[in-house]
Amino acid sequence: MIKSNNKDNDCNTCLTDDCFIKQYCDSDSLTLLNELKNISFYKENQYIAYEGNPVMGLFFIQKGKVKITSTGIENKQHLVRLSKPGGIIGHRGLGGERYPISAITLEESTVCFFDNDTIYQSFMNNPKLTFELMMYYSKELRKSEAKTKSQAQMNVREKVADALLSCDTVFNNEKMYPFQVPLNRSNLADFAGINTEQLSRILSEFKKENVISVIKNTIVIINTESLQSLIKPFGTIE
Amino acid sequence: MIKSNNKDNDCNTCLTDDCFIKQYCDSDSLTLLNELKNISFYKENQYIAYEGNPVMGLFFIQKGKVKITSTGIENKQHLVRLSKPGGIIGHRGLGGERYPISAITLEESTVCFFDNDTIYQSFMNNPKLTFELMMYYSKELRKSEAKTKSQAQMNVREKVADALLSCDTVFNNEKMYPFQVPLNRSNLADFAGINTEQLSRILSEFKKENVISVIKNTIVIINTESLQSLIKPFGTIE
DNA sequence: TTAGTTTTATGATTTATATCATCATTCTAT
DNA sequence: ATAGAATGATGATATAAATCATAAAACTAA
Repeated sequence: MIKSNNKDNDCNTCLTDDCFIKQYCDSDSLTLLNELKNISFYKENQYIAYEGNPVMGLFFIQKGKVKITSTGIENKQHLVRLSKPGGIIGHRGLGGERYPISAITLEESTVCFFDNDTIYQSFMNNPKLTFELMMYYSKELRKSEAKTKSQAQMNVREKVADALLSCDTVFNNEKMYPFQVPLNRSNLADFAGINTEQLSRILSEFKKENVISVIKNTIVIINTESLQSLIKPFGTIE
Repeated sequence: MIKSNNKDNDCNTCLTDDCFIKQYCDSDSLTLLNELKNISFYKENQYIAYEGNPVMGLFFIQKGKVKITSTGIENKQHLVRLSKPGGIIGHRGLGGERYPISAITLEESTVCFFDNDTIYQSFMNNPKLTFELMMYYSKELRKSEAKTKSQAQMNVREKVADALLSCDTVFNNEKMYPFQVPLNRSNLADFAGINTEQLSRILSEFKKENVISVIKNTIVIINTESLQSLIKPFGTIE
């Protein structure tokens, strides 16, 4: 990992429009934050944050794809969620405890970091930022609770379809198909909450049913409708 | 349900010290909010909010015990979480169109309500309130993600122990034992994410092992250590 | 108190999923 | 291009949990 305070990576010229800092800070705050931010560049499969390490601040993804994982019973890995440019990592933050999760890049990525004090000052000076971040968490919370429900009530087939759809929702911004899923079998199994053998079997079924295709080892989503149709509908809205 | 704008229920004399409004609003805001709030009184088993209904604002529990549920596949009920005085309901709906959950009282309860506009104004005028509520969300998110992991990795025995411990954490403020669990078998099964038959079996085991006792049909937690010891530890911290 | 209703408990059986074992494919480095 | 390593696929078996069926206990209202 190469650290940098590269001034060319200026918030004002940054193309990541979904960034909360850029969107919701006034220009004074933005200028200051621009000075105080720390940019890191990662290759595929590198750690942005380590589970169990002390919380130092907040990470904002500028570029790339990231998985957030957590260690479970008997060190089994659980893939908590996926994130992309505009996404925020380290959300427990600010209380100064320890990261409950690890964040690992799925491809080459760029990440901006702000330490606890800096980000706290920004919150106090930019109520809109705090409010929007609260909304972001609120949305993440709804998604997380929907996932808990899925885990409790879906069968493996539905879990796989659901995991693939989540991948598509997070990463396929342009909604272009066919879409290549940027997770290997192990990651996808951890995400779906099942084991790799079971995942393989289900994927083979999906292949036969022309719901997905596989080139080399990469899973390709053909369209979301057929995946959606594999999931029994919930009682009301999500 | 009896609605009221009873001025005797004044925020300034309210005994619910955990309330976010009371804790984090300046006195001007508090005076205004006190005017604009709407207090409702509920008996056991009444709805505070209905899943699928339009989001009107935020509920703050002043008194009582509440369960938050969500409807799943084939209308199976999922008990999302439990709440108590100081707890907030409907915050998951913030930013969304409709409540993704229902909130139902477990006993006689009192709940304060603020509509969307009122609460939004408070956020803009009280950065500390917004910040603390953001932290509340972030904590809820972490808990939710931990629960997803549990669902994915625990066996039924562990799920039951975990659900009982959660009950204790939320409701047994005084940490006094023996402690009566305010959920019936059906609620507890929905909370643990298993079915009632399985729950009965596990509870019978726990009874034999003197981890819990049962008087009439009420589950009684004798101590938390023995329950805790039934759960295989996770890799690192929660 | 008693009859009827609801809630809880438990045995028998089925089913879905995890685990174990093995083989095939794809990737990687020389 | 090839060997070895890593990743993915699939069959056989074991196991945990859900479902079905029935009984017991507790609550409710006349």
